[in-house]
Amino acid sequence: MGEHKPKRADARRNEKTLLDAAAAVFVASGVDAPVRDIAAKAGVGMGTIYRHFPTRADLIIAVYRHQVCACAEAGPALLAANESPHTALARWIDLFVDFLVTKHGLAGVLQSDNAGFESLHAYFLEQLVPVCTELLDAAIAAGEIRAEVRPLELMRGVGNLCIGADSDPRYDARRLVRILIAGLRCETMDA
Amino acid sequence: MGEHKPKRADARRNEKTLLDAAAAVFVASGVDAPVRDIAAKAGVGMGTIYRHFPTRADLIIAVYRHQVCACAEAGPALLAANESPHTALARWIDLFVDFLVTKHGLAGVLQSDNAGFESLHAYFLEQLVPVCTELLDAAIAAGEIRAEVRPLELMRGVGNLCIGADSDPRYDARRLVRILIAGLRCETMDA
DNA sequence: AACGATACGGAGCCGTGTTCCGTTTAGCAA
DNA sequence: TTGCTAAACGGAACACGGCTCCGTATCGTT
Repeated sequence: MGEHKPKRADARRNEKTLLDAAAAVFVASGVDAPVRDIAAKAGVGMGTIYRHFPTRADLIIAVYRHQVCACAEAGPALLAANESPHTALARWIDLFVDFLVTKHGLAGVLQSDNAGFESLHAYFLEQLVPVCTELLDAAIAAGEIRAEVRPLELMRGVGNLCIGADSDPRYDARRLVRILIAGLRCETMDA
Repeated sequence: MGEHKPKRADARRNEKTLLDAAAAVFVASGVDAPVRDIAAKAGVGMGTIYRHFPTRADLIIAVYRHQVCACAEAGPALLAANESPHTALARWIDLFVDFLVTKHGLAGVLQSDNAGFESLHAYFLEQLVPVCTELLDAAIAAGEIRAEVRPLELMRGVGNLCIGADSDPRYDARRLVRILIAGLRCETMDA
């Protein structure tokens, strides 16, 4: 799992600079901000940004790697700290939703069909689906929820519900996600 | 509610031609297809398409107007035909979901934040939210669901869940929507 | 037939993603 | 220190899609 650091010092410095600039621009203008803006903010040329991060997805991944990782690690912790696996699942999903809705436009770019972002989609999924699976399985084993949904589907569904959650105060993604999770419980559903 | 038909015969003919071409291209390449492609398919110039449909949203609305209208009209019918308002709601949502997932990329473009498509978003909402409100209110009155969600939110949530439902066989939007609707029922939810 | 109003076509502009290559520079060795 | 080379840089240039603008063609009327 070595970090493939570039050899030259200036390259390493630029990578850090770019990461910081990207983070700042993402906050200010959303993850869809023009690549040129990020390069400008970092004070580097177009070539440099593409050399370090061949696709926008790579850049986004690099910027949010730590937070995604933290979210993944919170899963087992929540499972251990809560009586009910269903509650743990709900809390974990809350974490994920909070992460998404506070990153302007990130949820919208997570869609797999969005050309050029397959790797971003894939990264999120491979980081979080295993955790989700664990929580889901625990809740199923505890008899709290129906075994109907697959983890992948749940993650995508939650991600989708978060799209546009910023930029429209009338749309409360958290509430809908809560309802979706509630819908997983055993008693419900008939027709 | 008169149809503002253009005066000249060729203009009227072109409008029809464009509508047909757009419908064909939307099926073949999705609603995101380049405007040039649609113009080419119709055998007209760029100017013509923009004169008739100033924004892409206008074109999409025109193409799907009838189906959206049919969906809106199905609401009251379902309410009359079903014992349980909750069932009627579920069936109506099914109709809406079927519509969305069969239109390559349409759901993705419905997001309000998507620049230039506010009017499309607004059109769908103004057509369907009243119907949704009626169904929701009936189900609430029947004591079948919690009054927690607003119609607008439900519509947007369902729309969001449909994003990317085509283009990925592992993601079944219908199932998630069913679960979301199940989550509306009274018994569920606690923490 | 002639003429004005209406509509048409598509070249061209702009903004953005992405590539390519001439120039600069870090790091090392003499 | 100086010189050299590979690594890294910068930004001009290209691709592509949305959208506009205006000279030209067409309709319909007199």
